[in-house]
Amino acid sequence: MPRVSESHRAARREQILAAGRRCFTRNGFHATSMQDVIAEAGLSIGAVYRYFGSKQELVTAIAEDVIGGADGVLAGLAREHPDTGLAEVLEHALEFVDAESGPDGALRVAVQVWAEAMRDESLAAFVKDVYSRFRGHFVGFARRAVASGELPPDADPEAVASVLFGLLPGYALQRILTGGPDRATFLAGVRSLIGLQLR
Amino acid sequence: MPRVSESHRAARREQILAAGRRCFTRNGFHATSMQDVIAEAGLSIGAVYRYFGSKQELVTAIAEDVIGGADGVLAGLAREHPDTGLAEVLEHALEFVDAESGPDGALRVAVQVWAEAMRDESLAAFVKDVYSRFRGHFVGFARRAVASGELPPDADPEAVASVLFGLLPGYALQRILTGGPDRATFLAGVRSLIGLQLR
DNA sequence: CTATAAAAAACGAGCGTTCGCTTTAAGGAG
DNA sequence: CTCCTTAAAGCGAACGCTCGTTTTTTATAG
Repeated sequence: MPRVSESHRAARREQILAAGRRCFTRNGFHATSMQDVIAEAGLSIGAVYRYFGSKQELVTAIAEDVIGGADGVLAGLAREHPDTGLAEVLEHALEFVDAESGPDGALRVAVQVWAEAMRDESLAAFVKDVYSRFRGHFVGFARRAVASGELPPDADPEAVASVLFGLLPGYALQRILTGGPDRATFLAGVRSLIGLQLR
Repeated sequence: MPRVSESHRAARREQILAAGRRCFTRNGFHATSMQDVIAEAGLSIGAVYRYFGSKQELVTAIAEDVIGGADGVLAGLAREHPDTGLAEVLEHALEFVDAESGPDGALRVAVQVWAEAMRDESLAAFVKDVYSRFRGHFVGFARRAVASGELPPDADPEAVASVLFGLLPGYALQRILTGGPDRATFLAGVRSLIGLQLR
């Protein structure tokens, strides 16, 4: 099919990305062959290579999608609830973690990306960039918490943000690796320790 | 060299394990070939295959070593300081994280293991087992904190433990992926949020 | 001598990728 | 509308290579 519409091309690209993501979720980047992705997409070798010049390109696209997606969610949270307290923000963030913790969730790919970032410098740079911005959202939340009196005036927003940010992978890994505590229990633990007013 | 001493055999095994660990730290499990490990160990194919029947066997041995090692450290902490408060325990644990965060540290392999556990059921079972025990140590610390009044009487030790446990990978990932906050800053954030008396 | 650790050659399978062929939709000429 | 040209989309056999592993050979400690 030549001279195909732009929307057709975009759809094909999405089809390949979705197939790759399913494969990588199931089996990781390295144990998934291009044949696997190609079969999952129901396309031919040539078709896939027209859209992604190499396996690395496909891996990178999916990795950036997954990592960037998480940042997008928190950015959305910051935009939609500009006056929310730390407690509620944390709860929304953990809801997002739960939603992506299933066998098809993005977190399984995220763990693969973390591992891949150990050996791929450019991917590491991307992750560092996105996660720094991600943590930046929490700095904003923490500043407002200091201003509103939710946190003591001498609290360092950067320091608080790094703890709140850290709670997310901490919770996510427990869910994925150990089956972990449910969100309510984890939040109860945070409440006991922190004394934030969680609803 | 036939009929070699037991200590010789143990040393050779360690030599291979150490070489494998360096390779896997540098390049991950899948991007490291047996040839890489063999060259790093300075041995021959036959020698390595005498000690480990397959690559999977070597990977499993190293993965279990790394994951089990972390649990051993916390178990040692629990044993040596049976009356330590939560704050000091957390500080010791973060010190351990820092010590293993470097380019040759165990954490880089730990991330690989997490990723591998996404696709290897038996490794996943092992990690779940060890990390559940790991969290169990924190439950013990939390119980003592409730008893000593460091935590309010209605605090759920299981819930508190899951948060404290979660802080470790949360801090570790920030250090590894973003360069993250230093330990003092992170602890300051914990102090602001939690109000534990950290020295 | 003998048993076996170590070395090394060799193997088949499967990898990512290339490349030339075929198919098909778009667009202009009549 | 119909036909033809054209260029891109799609295809899949084949390639070179590297993988993990097996098998064979060599060397030597006991």
